[in-house]
Amino acid sequence: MNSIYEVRLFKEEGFRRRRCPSCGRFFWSLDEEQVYCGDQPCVEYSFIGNPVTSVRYRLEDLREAFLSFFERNGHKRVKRYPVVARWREDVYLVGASIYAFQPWVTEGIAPPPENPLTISQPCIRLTDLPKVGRTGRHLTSFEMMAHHAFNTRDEIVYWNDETVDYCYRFYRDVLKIPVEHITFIEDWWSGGGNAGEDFEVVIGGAEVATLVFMHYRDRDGVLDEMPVKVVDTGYGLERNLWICLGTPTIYDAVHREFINKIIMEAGIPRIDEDILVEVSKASGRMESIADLEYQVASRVGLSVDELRRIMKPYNAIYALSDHTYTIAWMLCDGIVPSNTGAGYLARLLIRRSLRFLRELGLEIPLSNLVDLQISRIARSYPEVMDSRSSVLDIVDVECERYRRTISEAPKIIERIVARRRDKLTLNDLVELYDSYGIPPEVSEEYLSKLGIEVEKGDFYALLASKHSKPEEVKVEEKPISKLVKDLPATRMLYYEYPAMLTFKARVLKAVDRYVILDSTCFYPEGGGAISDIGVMRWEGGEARVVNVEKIGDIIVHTVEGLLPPIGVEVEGYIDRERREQVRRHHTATHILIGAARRLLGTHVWQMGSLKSVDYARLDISHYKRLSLDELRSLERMANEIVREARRVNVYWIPRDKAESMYGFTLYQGGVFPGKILRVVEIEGWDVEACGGIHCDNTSEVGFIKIIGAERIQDGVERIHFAAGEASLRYLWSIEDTIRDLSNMLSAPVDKLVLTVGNLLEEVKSLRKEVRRLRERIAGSIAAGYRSIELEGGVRISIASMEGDPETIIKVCEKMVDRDPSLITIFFIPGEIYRLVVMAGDDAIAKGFDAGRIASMIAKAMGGVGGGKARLGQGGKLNPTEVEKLLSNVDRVKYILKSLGG
RNA sequence: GGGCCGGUAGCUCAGCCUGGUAUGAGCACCCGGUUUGCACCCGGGAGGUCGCGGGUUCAAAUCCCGCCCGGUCCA
Repeated sequence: MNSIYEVRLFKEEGFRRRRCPSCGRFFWSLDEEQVYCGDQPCVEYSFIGNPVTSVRYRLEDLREAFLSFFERNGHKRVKRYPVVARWREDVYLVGASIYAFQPWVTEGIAPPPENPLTISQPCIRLTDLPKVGRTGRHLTSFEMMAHHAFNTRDEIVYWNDETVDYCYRFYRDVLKIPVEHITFIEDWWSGGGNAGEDFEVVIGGAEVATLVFMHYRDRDGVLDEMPVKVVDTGYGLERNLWICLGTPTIYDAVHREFINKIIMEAGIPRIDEDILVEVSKASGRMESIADLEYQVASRVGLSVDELRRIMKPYNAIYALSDHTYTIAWMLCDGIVPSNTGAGYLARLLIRRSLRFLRELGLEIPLSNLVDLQISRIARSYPEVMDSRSSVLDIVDVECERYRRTISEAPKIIERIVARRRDKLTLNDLVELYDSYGIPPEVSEEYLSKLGIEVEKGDFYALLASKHSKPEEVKVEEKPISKLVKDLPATRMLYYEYPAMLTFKARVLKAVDRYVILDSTCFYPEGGGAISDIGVMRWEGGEARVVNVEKIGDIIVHTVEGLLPPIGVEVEGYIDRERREQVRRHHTATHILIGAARRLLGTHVWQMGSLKSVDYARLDISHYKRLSLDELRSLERMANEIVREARRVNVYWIPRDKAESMYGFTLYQGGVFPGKILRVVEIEGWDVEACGGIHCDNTSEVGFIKIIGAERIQDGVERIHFAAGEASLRYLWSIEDTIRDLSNMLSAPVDKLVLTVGNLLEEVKSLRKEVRRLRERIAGSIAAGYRSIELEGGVRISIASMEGDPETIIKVCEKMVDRDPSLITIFFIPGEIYRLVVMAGDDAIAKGFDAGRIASMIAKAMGGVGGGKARLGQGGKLNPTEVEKLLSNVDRVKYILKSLGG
């Protein structure tokens, strides 16, 4: 057997392979006595209070020790990537160092930035959120230190032997860990569509590293070999620090200063460390929090309730130390809180943190705590200071928003209580949370004040069951992508010769409406810009190019008209005006982003954009609505840049150089693949990795007119604008509207507002006048009608009456108010012959019901009707039937008698 | 991206389920009374495109569909 697991090191050093009697996995170690694999849950943590090494690092030093060790061993250090995975559709946050290289590098599409490389990548995982702060070991954010090697067919860097070797030497030589404490467990790793063998490296009962040999694509369990074989390692920085320090919990190791500060502020009594130790030890082996509490309580000799009471403030402090750290990372890397997407995750953490603060009875603004964490992060990553002030503002805005939501709580709870009377169901509690954002603790607290009972039960289980949903439908692959199989990359003339508008090329493939050439100057749709259009001509034929798209490296033209024969030479003509407009809009977009980041803050990121011919739009992340003033300031700044005629430079430079020069704001429009970036720089204003076609100089953009802004989702503002010719046309259309208005009102433009104001006033007073007249008319009509005495002390008044139902109802009202024993029956001729019946109070008291009368009469007249006791209405009556009835009032008497008293 | 809740007078809301005059309620506002004055209190008054657009119906604030705006939960 020659498996990946049998590495050189094991043979050389004399490692022995055994099988863990608990979990059944095979493991390698030098410790002759070792029985179990050494991982949880098979064994307990042994390093707590008993660190495996005498080396005492700070977080920053441990990271540096790791990175420099790998640098000394032939790796290039790569800067961290943002925690927001802007370059991926499938995830919001970076959860592992390898995320930075998926999918392009791992799929062999783009080369890695360095090879082999070492990195310490901040990662965020919210999967264990409820456990954070309570188990002693769960975090929402951590740094994954790693060394990666990408092996292709052409270049083998290193594989399993070297990987295990490096790991072993790092722990032995750098962290000075006795070699018999290091265990390698054979395991299988699968995730994110890839899979492979791996070693879990275990020291002191804790998993400190994972060494994955990723070489399969995993499609629903079917494995095929990948083009690139990746060494994917992960060493949790915090976890490794913890085993070096041996503190009771991981939070004590990572956030000691923060925790001490909170304990002082809140005046929390010091806890017996043994309890914390037991919690951490047991947490590795317990699945549920309830089991954990039970286990720990019995070990330290407390009841579960007592344990909970003692632990509660500590749980809150630990969770706060973790959450504020993650919030700082998320916001500094440009996440804006929102009701959707990654922004929601930030909001979730902020709201949880506020609840913990409340629980601790602390009055400190959350932004102060986040500020502490930003300073902490800035020790290693000074770039976060750039966004500090806007991040703190965002946190304050978010807290204020939550405060408002919570202050609504009593009102909303009372409304629900009114429906339910004395007892609220669990469902009501879920509704309060789900629809109004009021957490169950807040509801319960308020309800107990009102003395109202709440049904007991598992709140979170019910909540979860409400949100389980059917599987998503997968999007099918475009048929067009089959076309490009086995074709060479298209030569992109528009990059080589930016000014070129006509070109010659050879047809490689022509199927259906699609044409693929060996080279093209047609710019494909992408980066929010619409594609070029134009014409293709060849010997004996011509076609219109209506769309152009890029599939991988190949550019596909969609044509209308004839299809060129394969192999023929075609001449392409690009629609100049369209190209010019899109180009202006593209450069204008960059100008505006630069303006927005300066005016609003560095949390502003491009969230999407569209550059069309007649208009363009730019979506930016921002936590407040844009005011008119702000839009005008943006407009002014943008047009200043246009007037300054700044140069727009386009060049290709290596990724690492670009990143170190300009930072990650390069990736406004998503991460640009490849080792060499195409960078578009507006001198002194904005630099972005961008594949688009731009003006050479900002003056070419022409006038930039902001048309308006809308909130497309919480935290994202969409700015509509136009540049060049399009802005002129936009202004014309506004002018036209104003002129039309002016003509309609025959008022000069400068008097329009006044005129319309007057008109509205007039409408209002006319409306009032109509109402008054209606009253008057109703009054005088009412006075003129006679009534007929009926048996049983009621009278009726019956007639046909022209008018609108509303006036006639008024008439009826006057009449029955004057004579409460009256019933009025009026027929209204018209397109739909209507009927209004009203009964006075005495008539109602005697058992007459206007609704039933209306219904009966309407039915007798071939129509329909109904209503309530006082007022009945109907319609669709037959006019000749009504005539007959009016001339034979005895019939009405008869009908009424059948209904009356 | 999906689920849920809401949009009615200047403000807070009732009415919607079960279609039939918005005599809508309270606060605020205006006038008058009461009072040394203020608050309270009493009487009167003004104030509404029922978010927008379709549909169903004799009839829509109310039912149905679509959209807009706000809130909220989940991925």
